[in-house]
Amino acid sequence: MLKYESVAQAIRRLIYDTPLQAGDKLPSLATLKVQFQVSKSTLLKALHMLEKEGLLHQAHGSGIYVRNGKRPGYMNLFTSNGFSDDLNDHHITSTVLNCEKIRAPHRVKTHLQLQDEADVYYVKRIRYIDGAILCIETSYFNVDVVPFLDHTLAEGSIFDYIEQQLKIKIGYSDIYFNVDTLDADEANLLKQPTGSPTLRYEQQSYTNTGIPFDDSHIVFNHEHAHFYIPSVK
Amino acid sequence: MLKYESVAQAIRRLIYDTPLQAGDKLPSLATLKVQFQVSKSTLLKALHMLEKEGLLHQAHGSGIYVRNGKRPGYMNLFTSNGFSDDLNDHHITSTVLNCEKIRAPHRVKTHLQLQDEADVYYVKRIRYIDGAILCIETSYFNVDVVPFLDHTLAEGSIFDYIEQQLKIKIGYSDIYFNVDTLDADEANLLKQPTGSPTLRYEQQSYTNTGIPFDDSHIVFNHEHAHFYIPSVK
DNA sequence: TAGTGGTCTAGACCACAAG
DNA sequence: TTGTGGTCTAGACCACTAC
Repeated sequence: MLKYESVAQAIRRLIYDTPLQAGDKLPSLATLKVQFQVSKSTLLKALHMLEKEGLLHQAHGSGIYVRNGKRPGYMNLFTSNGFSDDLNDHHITSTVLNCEKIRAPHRVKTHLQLQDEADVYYVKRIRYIDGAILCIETSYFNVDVVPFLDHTLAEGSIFDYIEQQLKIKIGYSDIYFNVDTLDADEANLLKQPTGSPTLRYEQQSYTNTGIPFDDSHIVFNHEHAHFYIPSVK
Repeated sequence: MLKYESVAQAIRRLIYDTPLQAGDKLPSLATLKVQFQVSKSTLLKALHMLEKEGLLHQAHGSGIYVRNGKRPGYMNLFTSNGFSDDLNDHHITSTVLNCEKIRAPHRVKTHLQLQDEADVYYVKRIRYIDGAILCIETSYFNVDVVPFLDHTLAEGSIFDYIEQQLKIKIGYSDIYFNVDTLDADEANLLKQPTGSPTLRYEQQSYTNTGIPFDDSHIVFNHEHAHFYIPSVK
């Protein structure tokens, strides 16, 4: 674990264990620097991480303050990558509908930058949040990066498997989303009326060397598609 | 202008003017360091800014690579704060329906942390993207931070006015959004059928000293609510 | 004016990717 | 092994807030 990560974790604990409320002031940089025995840059890197998470705010000339937490029931779009939420305030489970190796469809070939006649893993799942239907997820994985995947693995977190078992380093993602209505098949799976509003969410993920390895399309049950984004100017 | 900002701008120009395509490699850190005559930390800060914008990716041990731009027609949720898009690839205009000082409604008092009987500026606008109806925006501003606002100012960018004229430094925002359907009034204003799907977007903005000054609620025409988020692991 | 966070530097050393 | 980006340091100096 890197030094700035452990410092960040220590500050998280400081906030949660004290506990500090929104608006409360943290010790100054100079104090924290002595307390954690690190350089100013390392401390600032840790604080900026926490700032991006929405946990605190550094006010130039004034101090470091605890920020409002998100409202309950909303998912932090950044810390909940693949829905493994930061504070584990939700329980995510999956039912795997499909998991097979197929010839890549045209659109997937484009998104994953594949040659003609390339194979991909195709996974379709229904995901539940605290037992309620959250979304339908359709994913395609580049077999050059993810050489093996099966029904059992797909029941858990595929991203955890890719990172921890396959030792693939995830670099970055392109996320696109828009609002639409459910078609009959989607409505049936989500147990919603056809034509219900929905959030369509697309994500292409790349390894840290820039190879696209995942093309996913998620259709949300709008009752549970509540998102929070902590934005820093 | 800070050094790391001007370096970031110079690298943007380098990419757009050369022009460099997705996947193209930039010069190494050592080269850029000499080229711009800055320290490694300053250079890294500039590169991390560009990484957050989705313009490039730094691959540890390999190099710095240009990233795919977003698809046309999508708004970058981060660089398009208040819809003043980075590349000005869209033209945003507004029709002001209301702009008046009123007693703060209960919910607004909570969000803006106001005392009883506090006044706020209430602004309701229809916003257009390239002439097409984009959204209905309802905003409330803390009069302690924004002491004056009128119809003419509300026709332009209120955030630009707050930052540039009032010299208020914006610190951070809490953003919440979910999917829903339009009620009759909203549908009428957006010229959509009642019950059409929509994105409801809420934003509370704070000054850099932590004072909440804006509580906004935006209802999007779903035909134009297409968003892009460049995500960095 | 005192105290706070922000910028910037030069340089040592570490971790990773690619040949 | 070479070259790349990432971490970490100590310290000078700047910019802002609050008294």
